Amino acid sequence: MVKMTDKLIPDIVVGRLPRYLRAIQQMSKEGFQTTSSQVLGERLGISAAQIRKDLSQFGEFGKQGTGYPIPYLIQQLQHILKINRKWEMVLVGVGDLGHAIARYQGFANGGFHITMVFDNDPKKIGSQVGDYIVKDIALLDQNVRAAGIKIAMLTVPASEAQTVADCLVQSGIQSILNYAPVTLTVPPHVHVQNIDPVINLQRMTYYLD
Amino acid sequence: MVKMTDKLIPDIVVGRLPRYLRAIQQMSKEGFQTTSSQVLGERLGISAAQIRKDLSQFGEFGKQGTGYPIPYLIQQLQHILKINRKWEMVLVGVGDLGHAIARYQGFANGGFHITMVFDNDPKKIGSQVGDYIVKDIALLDQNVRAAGIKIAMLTVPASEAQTVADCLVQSGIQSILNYAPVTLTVPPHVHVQNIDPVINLQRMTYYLD
DNA sequence: TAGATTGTTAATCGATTAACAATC
DNA sequence: TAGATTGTTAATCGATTAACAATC
Repeated sequence: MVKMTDKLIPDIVVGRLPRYLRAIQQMSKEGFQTTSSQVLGERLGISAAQIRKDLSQFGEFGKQGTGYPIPYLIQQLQHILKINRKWEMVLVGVGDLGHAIARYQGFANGGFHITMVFDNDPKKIGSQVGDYIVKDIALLDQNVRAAGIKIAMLTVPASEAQTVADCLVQSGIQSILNYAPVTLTVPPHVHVQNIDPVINLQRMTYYLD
Repeated sequence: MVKMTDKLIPDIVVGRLPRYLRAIQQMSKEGFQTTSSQVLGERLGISAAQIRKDLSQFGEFGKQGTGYPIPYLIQQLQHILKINRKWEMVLVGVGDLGHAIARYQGFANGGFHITMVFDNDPKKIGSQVGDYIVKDIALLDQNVRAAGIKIAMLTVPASEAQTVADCLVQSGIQSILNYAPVTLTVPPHVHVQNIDPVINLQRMTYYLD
């Protein structure tokens, strides 16, 4: 049955979809043609019921008795997550981490591509990092706006992160992957995801002794 | 009143504590002596009621009328998270990302320190990365065991991550911060946290158009 | 057909919020 | 004292799980 209305999907469900996609892409690489909520659940440490419930929010992708066809499910998940296209991104901040990200090969098959790289350090502007020539951050607004880029990765020092984020929002950026260890303040239409290893580590030490 | 019993704290509560700590450390740096659940909540985008409830699971840190004394709350949170000591860590995998992490200055005031760095590439073994000489991964087990290290950061290629993780577990590691885009399988006593930018990005594209 | 597995409902479980007495 | 804010309880809200008819 075709879904006619756009139900509101809980954010926590959306957050699991990329993990489902990653797992079935892995299974595809291993040569499997179909999978089941049970098998997927075991691989991901998630209950089979939850996987079925999550997927059923978006459509009926499986068959009773045989499970889910992998190529079809990959295609559907990519469609749902809107990664059945290539998203252009900008990277701001070319320290060690920005350098590593600029050279990371893993974005391409996730649906992403870094288009431009910026920094404010005159010593870095004009230099080559990976396949990119570092641009002056003063040119960020006009470049991002002209290219209609929606996604930014932020790898500047914590002290500059909010200022640069403001500038990104001003330029039309709607999604920020923030590597700086600060809580960014942005308008409601802008989505922020944080990557902060210290937070992850501190969460684990609670369970150590 | 002193807590006599160790209640079981939900993992989701533990996961918020490092963010509370980060926020009040920031306030401390800004010169504040006290804060309230209200102010903290506004900074973090979390309800005041939730912050009070979370903190009250561990003790009574505040005063009616005046809120929470910042230095005391910092101290208490560090104690709860067991980061009132310095945790030694190993880093495995010296690609671009491992390189960036080895040189990252942000671990120290989070309560962490990288003790050793490993790789299996003969061209890298013996070379200097940050303050470290890269060691042969074949020596990982004896080194980690001898030093009693409990925490590892994993920055090897996806194809090798599970094998190296097995090796880490074997060596006595109990917490793994995994940067490889795979779901690791580990025994129940080992905690894993994943950092995977593509997952974060795919979660945000759902909301773009 | 017989066995397997979906999609979905209802029940359970857990987390968040609202409200307020206590009290600084 | 009067105002502010905690710690905690009860109410609400949302997420997960169990169960099973439908059906491949």
